[in-house]
Amino acid sequence: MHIQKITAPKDFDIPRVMAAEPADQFSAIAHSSGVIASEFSYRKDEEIYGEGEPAEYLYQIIRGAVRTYKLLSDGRRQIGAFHLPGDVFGLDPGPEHRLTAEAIADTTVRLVPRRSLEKAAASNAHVARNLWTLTANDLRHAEDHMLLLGRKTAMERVATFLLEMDRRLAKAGMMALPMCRRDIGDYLGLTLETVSRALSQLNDEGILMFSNARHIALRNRQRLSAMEA
Amino acid sequence: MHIQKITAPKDFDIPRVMAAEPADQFSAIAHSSGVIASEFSYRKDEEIYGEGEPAEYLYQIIRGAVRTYKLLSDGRRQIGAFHLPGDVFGLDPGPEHRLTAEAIADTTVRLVPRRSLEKAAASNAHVARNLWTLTANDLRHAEDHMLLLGRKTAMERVATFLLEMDRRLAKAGMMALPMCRRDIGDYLGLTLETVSRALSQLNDEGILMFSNARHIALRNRQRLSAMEA
DNA sequence: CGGCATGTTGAGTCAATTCAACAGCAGTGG
DNA sequence: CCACTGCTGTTGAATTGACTCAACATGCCG
Repeated sequence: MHIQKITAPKDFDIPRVMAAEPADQFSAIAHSSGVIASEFSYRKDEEIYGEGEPAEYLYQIIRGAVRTYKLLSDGRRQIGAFHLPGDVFGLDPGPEHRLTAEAIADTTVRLVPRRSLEKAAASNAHVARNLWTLTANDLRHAEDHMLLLGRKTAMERVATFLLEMDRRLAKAGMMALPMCRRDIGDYLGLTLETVSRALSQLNDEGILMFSNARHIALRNRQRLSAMEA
Repeated sequence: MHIQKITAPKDFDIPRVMAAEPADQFSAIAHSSGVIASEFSYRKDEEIYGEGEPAEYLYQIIRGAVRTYKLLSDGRRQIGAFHLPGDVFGLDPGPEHRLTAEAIADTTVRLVPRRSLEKAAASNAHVARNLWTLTANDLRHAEDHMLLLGRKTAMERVATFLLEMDRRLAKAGMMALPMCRRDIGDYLGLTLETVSRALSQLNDEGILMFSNARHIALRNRQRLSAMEA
């Protein structure tokens, strides 16, 4: 972990971060609590925190991307979510992190001590409400993802993934995926080969276009939506 | 839906409900908010609320059992959770329910208007904290379940299910499952036949014993734990 | 430019599904 | 009390979607 700089509470604009809902909530929380927010950077594949470790901070991504996952004893991995610039992660109410977080690419985060947030929430209902809403957003995503993992076909999963990523990180009709095929597979409950085959098929059908393996433009969102079931 | 009786706030002991953590939280919430809690009953397979409907109440099961699920357009179903006596469900922060809730058996619930809880949470940090904790518990379960759905084998899923139900509803070493094989399959992302085959195999191996199809006693929890991976 | 990560494609396998038949049991009515 | 009936659960046989194993292609980084 590499310290880059420490920002005082008043220095709290959000550079390079989209003003999406989660970002607004994070700002609201941090402002209200008047806590000190720091910035840290992590290298590609570096662990940010591990499952079972004390949950000491709340993180917001400034630059880069993060995967959070659980492992089985034999190494099988389920990625629960990808976190992109503006997203908040690491909010595990309870003393310990329930998933491991790793940087997918070189990543910079802003972080706030949990303890200060808890304290602020005890006296400020808006802070409390925002913390609750962040957890509720994670829950909504998990509920949708359970449906995907339990009941969708491989092609439906990949279609859902593409539409999710298109919504969250497309710029000028093109998305730059930060994660490899194995990560996508471990997110969708598939193997990397199955993901690759599905993407190739969508390419063959003209539903998407590769610039290269990680740069994809959707050419027919409507047909893709019809495929997500 | 059949109204049975209305209880005043002071009449608020918890009959036939285990004093588990969620029950305590519900009591704490209801007490603090001083709201009116009502009781309702639903018949087997009756819908309690539908996905997309306004989320007007928070429910606690007094007697019976409930499944909450999402459907795909062609009828494929993913059950997100089973709710048993003492459990709280229906807490979807945001205006709408995100899953459908149905009674698995004849069921009686206590319910509290959401609006009163929201109001109470705005001025009482303990209420706010309890609502957050309830959502966080749902999230923890969903995270564990994503790992199951994405990465476990059929036998591992069934083993995990049995240990979960044993923990939550075993009395005198025996559990009385309220749900049918199809429900179990839709919870575990399997077909009902696969669930049945796995249970038969565990029976053959002496790891469990059937009294009848829905009354099961675990005979070797340790071996079962080893199987859940 | 070379070397290693990453990604694609093919062939064969297998775990779980689908389709089908039957068994068990609970509730109903004669 | 017992036969009837429908629903739930079990088991078998065949199929299949996704996986595994393998070879090769691509392209990024030093």
